[in-house]
Amino acid sequence: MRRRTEPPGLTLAERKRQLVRDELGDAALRLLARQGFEETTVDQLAAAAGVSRRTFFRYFASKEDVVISFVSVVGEELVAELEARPAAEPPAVAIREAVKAVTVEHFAENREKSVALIRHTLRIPALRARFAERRDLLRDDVAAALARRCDLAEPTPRLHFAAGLGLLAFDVAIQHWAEVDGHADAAVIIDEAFAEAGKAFAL
Amino acid sequence: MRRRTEPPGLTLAERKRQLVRDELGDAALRLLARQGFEETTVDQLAAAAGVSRRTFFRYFASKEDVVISFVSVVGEELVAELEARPAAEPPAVAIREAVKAVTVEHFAENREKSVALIRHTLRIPALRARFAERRDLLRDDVAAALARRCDLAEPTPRLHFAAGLGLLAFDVAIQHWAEVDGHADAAVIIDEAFAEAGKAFAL
DNA sequence: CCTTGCATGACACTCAGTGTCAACTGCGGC
DNA sequence: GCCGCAGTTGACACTGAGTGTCATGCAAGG
Repeated sequence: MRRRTEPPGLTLAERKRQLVRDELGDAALRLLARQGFEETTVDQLAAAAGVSRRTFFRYFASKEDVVISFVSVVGEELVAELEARPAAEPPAVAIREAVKAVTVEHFAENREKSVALIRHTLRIPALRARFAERRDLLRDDVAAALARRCDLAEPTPRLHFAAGLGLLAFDVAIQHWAEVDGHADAAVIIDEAFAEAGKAFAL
Repeated sequence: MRRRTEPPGLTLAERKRQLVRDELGDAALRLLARQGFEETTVDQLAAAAGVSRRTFFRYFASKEDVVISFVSVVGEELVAELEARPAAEPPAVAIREAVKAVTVEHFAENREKSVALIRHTLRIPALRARFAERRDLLRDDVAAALARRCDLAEPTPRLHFAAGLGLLAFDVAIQHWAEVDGHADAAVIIDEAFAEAGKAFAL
């Protein structure tokens, strides 16, 4: 691998790579928003960023990946946020606060773009499938993060449920937020969703 | 499982169609179990059932569909079961009992085949994605069914959470059941999962 | 007997995704 | 400077999923 010059920052090559990836992602989202997902070919996405089709696939594993990768960034930050919460906090609170933090940071601060992205994802079956898959995998990661907080090697079933519930609340909240065009306080919506979720089984 | 109640009002053509579909499904599952999902082409699936590639796609929308269609049958029955529960029952109980009923009926009675199917689905990314998508859509259906039970036109957010929680418990339970090769009482596993789920947010 | 409707197979086509190879790019060592 | 090295890229070819179209065959019903 890279054992040569590893300066505190990133290699030139690495930064270049990130630049291409960003450009590819931006161009793709712009084009997809205008043309629709299914109506746009990978050739067009590649051309929009000025690279070859083959290069596109060197940066994104699939056409869906361009859209979904934005989602998985949020997932990674959710786990990071969760690990940064004080260890004394009960799991349910930790998840809620972590979800709130990433929501405000990622969605509320990019209202228009996020709303378009969420809508697109929910409407296109292929994207919805990939999104659901990511969330599924994320549940395992979140459960694992919760287990680490409790000094456990393996997450208990209950932690799996806590993770699932948290993501469910996240999901419902985000969907609701997108439905009102993002014209609502994201933090409040998250809090309400978690409050509702807590009551759902007391029915 | 595939002995379906056939109302006497079915055309010959319709029964023939069902026959072809069953044959296609059975042959596909056999072949996929032996060769693996990604290693098997649609041509092979079609040939195994003695039809053309084109005909395969007239019965299943995609390669994933052959596997997932078995799952969606379970989903439909879950909704039906839910609607058959007494209206006085609280939502949480109704879901639990409906889930228990379909689990026992569909999985426990076809242990070996079901375990193989679940394992396959969880291991293959493409299948996992489609499965997650189906479950997502099913959540809406279950929420709608719950709403109908309460004489509501639209499901409340809380009913959405109840549906999500129920399916989450279903999911965790089935996964666990498959992990122990189906050597466990499905009804008990479901009950335990729901009990755990109820406590998850009391942490 | 004929016709109408349906299922099928054959064929062609688009497009996603992958493997391979040759050309080009800095970038450090000699 | 020159060389080699590692990484990026584009060109090309190939597999395989999924779709549109059309001609054929076949059963039912007049």
